[in-house]
Amino acid sequence: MYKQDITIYDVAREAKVSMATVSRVVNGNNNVRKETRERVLAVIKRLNYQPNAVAQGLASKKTTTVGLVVPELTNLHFAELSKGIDDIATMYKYNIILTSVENKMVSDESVIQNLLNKQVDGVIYMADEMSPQAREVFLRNNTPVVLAGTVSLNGEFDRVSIDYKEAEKDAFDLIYRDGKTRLGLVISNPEVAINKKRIDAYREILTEKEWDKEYIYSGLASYEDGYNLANKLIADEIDGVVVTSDLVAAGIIHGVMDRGIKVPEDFEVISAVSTNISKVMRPTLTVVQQPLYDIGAVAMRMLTKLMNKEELDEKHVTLPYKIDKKNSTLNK
Amino acid sequence: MYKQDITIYDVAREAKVSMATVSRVVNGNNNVRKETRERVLAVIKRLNYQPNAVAQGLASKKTTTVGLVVPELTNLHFAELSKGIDDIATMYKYNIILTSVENKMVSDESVIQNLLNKQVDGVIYMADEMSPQAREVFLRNNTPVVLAGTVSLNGEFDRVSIDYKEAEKDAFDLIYRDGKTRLGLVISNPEVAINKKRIDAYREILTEKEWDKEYIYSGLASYEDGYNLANKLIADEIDGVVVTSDLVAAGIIHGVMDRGIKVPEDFEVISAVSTNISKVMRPTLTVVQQPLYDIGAVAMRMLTKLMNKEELDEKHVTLPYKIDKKNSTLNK
DNA sequence: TTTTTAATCGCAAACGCTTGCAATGTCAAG
DNA sequence: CTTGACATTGCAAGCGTTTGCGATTAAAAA
Repeated sequence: MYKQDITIYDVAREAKVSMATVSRVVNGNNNVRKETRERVLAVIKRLNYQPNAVAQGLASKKTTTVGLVVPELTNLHFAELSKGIDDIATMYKYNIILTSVENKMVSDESVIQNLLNKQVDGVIYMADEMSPQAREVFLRNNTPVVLAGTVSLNGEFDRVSIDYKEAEKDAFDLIYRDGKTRLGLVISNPEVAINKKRIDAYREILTEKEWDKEYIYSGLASYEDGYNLANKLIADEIDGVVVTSDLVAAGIIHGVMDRGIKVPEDFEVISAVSTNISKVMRPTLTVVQQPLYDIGAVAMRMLTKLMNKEELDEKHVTLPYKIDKKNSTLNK
Repeated sequence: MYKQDITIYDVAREAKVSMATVSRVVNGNNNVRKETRERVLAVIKRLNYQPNAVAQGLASKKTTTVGLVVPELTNLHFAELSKGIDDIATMYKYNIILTSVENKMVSDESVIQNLLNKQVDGVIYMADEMSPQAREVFLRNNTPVVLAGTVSLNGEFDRVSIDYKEAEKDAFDLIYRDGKTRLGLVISNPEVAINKKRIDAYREILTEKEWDKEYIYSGLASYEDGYNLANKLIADEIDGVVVTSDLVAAGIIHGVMDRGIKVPEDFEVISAVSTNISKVMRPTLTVVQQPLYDIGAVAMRMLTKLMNKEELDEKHVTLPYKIDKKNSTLNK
């Protein structure tokens, strides 16, 4: 960052007006005579003046930047969400400051505090769950926050998502209707709100069917994790699982197949999360199809309203999902 | 962004020192007596003072933010690169402003100008190629720029990448040694520098083998594109291709297989770019394995040096790649 | 013409911090 | 008790904008 060559002051001098007037034309304020505006614009163009957004931010207390909090970069799921966010952000002229909270060297709290110190106008939060300290930081700063594609247990933040519990139940139901009778739930971290909802769904299914023993496998995150889980699933005589990650699902499918089990005939798999992996792998993977792009876009749109101090029609937006039946389940 | 409650001024008053001293302790400047520092720190903690990064940026002319220019968010390739960048950026306390140039509504030039107006201290550029206008903007601002995982034709920017031409030749060579004799090149945009290098590599191979007719398929970007290309490849009697996208490669493989051709026995495929798709699909895909994380990390490290006005050991860093042989080619 | 009203414009004080420089304090050496 | 050297501090001028308010000007009304 170098000393700026052309400032608003130079433009003012050349156009023979005050800085105030230049500022007004830069910001599209109407209280400027047409001829003056044109004169100023001509000078701006001639000098190639570019406003310093940092100074604007300090003076106006608006930075036109929003923070994006992501759990992990290397997951297409978040990339899809981000695209929806980015498109709307661009439309409304906001820049995005990207921050990941996957690095356990740094607490989410300090990451978020750092983000707020940059004076972002708002935050889109996509990580699974925030620590109480992080929550505290948000509340203290009363910066607008919207959760995108995630939920908090008490529902205190505005959000847009699908109904994760219903989706999970639908997925189990599909496998059940295919005749499978020993269903398992495969998740990553059982402590986060979104997975708690999935566990709820699973248990409700168990109750409905009057099954007594539950098979919840947690802590699974990678393809290899899934592949290695196959043994245990076979030992437990599971014949159908709903998985929270398509990578893990792929691992499971290949794992059980490599051990001679037929998918989907003898073992069905549905992933509750979908990236393009699901259609590239063979057999193709039945997934809960979330409208990721839309979730991101709607969340960002909500955030623009909040930043603009407009009222929200609804604080929680639930978008429809659908189950995209592919070849890891029977009935198409 | 709301009116700040606690400013450096409040801290100064409470600690009975000047703003200058508070600023010094906040910034770790050594010229402060130990007791004074502790007193100030105590007040900072008590009041929970958080420095306003925008004001710091204006006063110091450093924002500790870097811009990231990405062609498309929804591509794991860039996500991997970004992770390397993010980790190093976090280490050096830089924030990342993410900007994609995929949206054709806005010129890359204006996107980049906007980024520079935010006074980023530097930029990591990952898109294929920038317009002359965008280049002009960078040069005019003399902001440090590092290309990560991409190249420019004239080599005027600092960069870190692999040797794309060599990698492409190696890939073709591998297929050739497997006995395939009619090789094709499948790329997206033939106009961008990185693909021009690949075309060069392909033509050198043709010359070496004294083949006369070239088979270059361009404009392919999606799985479906690849799938649909299969017909033409079969008609052209191609028996081996190197593809610039693993998604397209997956499409091609499934396309030719669905038309009864055996992979890799009668048709081999190598992708010059690799994401986790390559190991999840079946048959698994032979790929040029770029050290994406490292490319990102090294690029970011270079950028920190540039932003610090340190000399660079080398302006172009070329990292090693390897060809990861999987089941879309014969000899393992 | 004079008065009223509204459209334009400039003044100058913020915004919250950094930093060069001068002032002060401290302590050991002379 | 001076003096000098060096470690600490404070002063105040920026950094490049925005914006409330009052001043000026032009247009409309009387």
